[in-house]
Amino acid sequence: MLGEFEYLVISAAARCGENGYGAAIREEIEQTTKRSCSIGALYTTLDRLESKGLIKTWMGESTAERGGRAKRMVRVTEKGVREASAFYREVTRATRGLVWEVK
Amino acid sequence: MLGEFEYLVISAAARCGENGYGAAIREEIEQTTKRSCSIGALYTTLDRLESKGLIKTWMGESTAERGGRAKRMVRVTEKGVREASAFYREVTRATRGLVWEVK
DNA sequence: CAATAAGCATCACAATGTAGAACATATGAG
DNA sequence: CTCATATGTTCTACATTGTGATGCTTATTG
Repeated sequence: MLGEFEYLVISAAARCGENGYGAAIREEIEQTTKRSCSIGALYTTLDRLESKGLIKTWMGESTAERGGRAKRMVRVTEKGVREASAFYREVTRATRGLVWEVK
Repeated sequence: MLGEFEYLVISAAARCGENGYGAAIREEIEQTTKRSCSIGALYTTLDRLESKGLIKTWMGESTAERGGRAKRMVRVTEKGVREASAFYREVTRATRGLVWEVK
C-alpha cells in the first residue's frame, strides 16, 4: 500500500499534468498542504515511486531562462492511478461513519 | 503526521467506541478494509499510538467466558481525534480536483 | 490437571518519511 | 570570458512506520 507522503506526491504530479517536474511538484505540495516539503523527501520518493512503476520520469531539455537547467519530468502511470485510487478509497472507507470532531 | 495504518487503527478504535479492545479493533479493520491485519501489526501500532498520546489503553477485567482473558481496552484521546482529523483533511485536500479514474 | 480458547506482548526486519549538503548547469553582469 | 547568482537534481544518512511470526497468559471445559 502507498504511504501518505507517496500519495501526496502522486496527487501533486497528477494535478501538474503535462508540466509536472520535480521542483514544480514540490511547490504544488507545499501549496496544497501548507507545510514545507524538503527537497530530499521529494526526490527520494520520486525514485521509489518510479521503481515501483507508479510514475514514469525522464529528463527534459534545458530552457532559455536564467538557471533553466534540464528538468526531471514526471508522469503518473496507470498503475499509479490505480494505487492512488485504492489508497484514497481505503481512507474513505475507514472514515465512513466517523465525524472527527473534538467534543 | 500519522501513518496510514495508524489512521486505520484510530478509525477502527473510534468506531468501536465503548467496547474497543485489541482483538475487536482488529476485526473491525479487517472488515472495513477487506484485508487481513496481523496481530503484531496491531499491537505494535497501539503501543506507538499510546506513547504519542493519541489513544489511551488500560487492562479491563476478565470475563466469564471460555478464554475470557482480560482485554486491553482502547479509547481515542482528543489529541488522537485531532490528528486523525488532520490526516483525513490532508488526504482530502491533496485529492481535491482529481478523479482517479483509469482512462 | 490436560486440552482448548481468547487475547496480549515481543522481536526482527522491511518499507516509508525526512533533512541537508553537494553537485550541475543555465543566464546575466561587468 | 569569467564570476555571481538562479534553478534543479543527486546522494547520503538516519528516523519513523508497517508487518509477520512466535510465544506467553489466563480463562473455561471435561
